[in-house]
Amino acid sequence: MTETRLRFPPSPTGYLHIGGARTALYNWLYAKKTGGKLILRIEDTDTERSTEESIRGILEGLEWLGITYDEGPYFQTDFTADHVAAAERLLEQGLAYRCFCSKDELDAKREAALTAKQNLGYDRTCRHLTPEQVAGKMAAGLPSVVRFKVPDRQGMLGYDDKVLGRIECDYREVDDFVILRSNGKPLYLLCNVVDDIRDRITHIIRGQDHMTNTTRQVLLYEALQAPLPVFAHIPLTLDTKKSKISKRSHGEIVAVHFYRDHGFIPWAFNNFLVLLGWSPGNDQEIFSKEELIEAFTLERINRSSAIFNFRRDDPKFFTDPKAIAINEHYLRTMAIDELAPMVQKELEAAGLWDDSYAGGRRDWFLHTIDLIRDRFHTLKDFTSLGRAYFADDFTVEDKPLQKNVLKFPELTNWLPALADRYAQLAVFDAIETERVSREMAEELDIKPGVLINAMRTVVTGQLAGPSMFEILPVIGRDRVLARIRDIARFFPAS
RNA sequence: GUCCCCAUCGUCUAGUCAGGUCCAGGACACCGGCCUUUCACGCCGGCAACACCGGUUCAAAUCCGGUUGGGGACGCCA
Repeated sequence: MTETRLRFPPSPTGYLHIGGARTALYNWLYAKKTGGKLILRIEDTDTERSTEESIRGILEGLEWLGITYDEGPYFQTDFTADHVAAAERLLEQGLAYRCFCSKDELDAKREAALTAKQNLGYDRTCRHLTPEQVAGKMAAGLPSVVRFKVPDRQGMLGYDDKVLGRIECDYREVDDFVILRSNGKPLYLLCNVVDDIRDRITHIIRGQDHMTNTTRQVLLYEALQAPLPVFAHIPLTLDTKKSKISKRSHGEIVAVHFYRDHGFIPWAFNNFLVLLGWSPGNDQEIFSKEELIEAFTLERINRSSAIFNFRRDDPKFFTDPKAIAINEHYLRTMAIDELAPMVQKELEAAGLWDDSYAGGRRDWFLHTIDLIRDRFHTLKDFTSLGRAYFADDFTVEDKPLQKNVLKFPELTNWLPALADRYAQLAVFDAIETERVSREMAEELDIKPGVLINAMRTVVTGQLAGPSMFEILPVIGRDRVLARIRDIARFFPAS
């Protein structure tokens, strides 16, 4: 039994987007499941478009997701000699040929075919040049590319796909594709196969947009006399208008770093991504890493494409609602000491972190984030909606201010009076603060909610939150008293 | 234009390979109710889909054919 070897080969022409991330995830899962290896290969043969920054972005994206690789990153350009050697070998064996058609000619033909609604493929003009003709053109210094010579065969060319089943097409449908540019540089179709052979890749999991590439690459494996790996073409992720997701047309919303920067929990995002095109066959949707590796199979990958249901400019659903829901689930159910470091990062970035939260006040810190996480949606909420727990310069939202404070001008007397009673308390805990609040409400003959909601507003700045009496001890007596005594500042001076 | 792939609630999907247990199950979203000091917390309930037409069969979401629709590919990009 040979080891399974998978690869993730991004081209560094932009950031890592969710389609690529999902492909990486599927490869990673399968490698883990089979006890195999995942190889990262940067396919940078398009030197025009490849950038250093993009490579960094891809690496960071994978690291954030927790998708680890066992080998690499390899760089495709480091193996140019291999690629060229393979092309030359094919040329010598008569499995490829030189083509002298100029780019302009080809473009013109393609253009003409397109407008005439004719077939687009290469017309094989140079396929039957005699060795003398080739030599002559070479001697004349004419530039040429090397094309693969698609065999003239009857019957169908095909392969068995792990998710799609048997894929076939007629040999005549396949163009003589270019494997070497006129500048001598090899092209994707060839490089990719040569590298996969060298890296002993056993399984290729990639998007369905590669299906026609696979058909042609099957020919290359044969010509290079290498065994065919297992192919699994996973469905594409489409946008809400059903077109392929791309960096160019969708921007940040499809970038992995967008989710990192919007407070997603990495594993929660993986959990969301895996469900976009795969399901375990039962009702389970939340998986630990171990559970997912165990449950994942190629056979259960969907055949039809999935829509990434993102929204834009919606304060509540700024991306696919299901992604947010899964993130919320993890946010409120994960072990608090696993969550703590993530919250710490957020607080640090917002300048709200205090080292004592990791020392003497660690219990307070853990208890606090445990208390407030139930109503949060992303890690960002700890520093926005939850700012009042960590700082005094929080914003009091207008809605609760109108509804819970400004409607009751007498609160300017009531709350400071309540503060005085709180100051007298022997213990400042949930039971005592509640008792005193209710007592006072009864004396004043008002609903307890008036005092409680007013407190919620001036103490947390928010309309909603955990039980107010759980909150008070967490914020601490001193800060609570200061905040409720200062209620008059919300009323216009009279 | 050619080739390839796909087709179940708004979205992600289960069910299709081994036809009956499916007047189609779950999740998210939405709507309603409950809880309550509040809430985009929690709990309960509801709405909502087999693209269409034929065929096979006692029986079809499931098998076959066609239609329509969608997607992908057709580069000296990857």
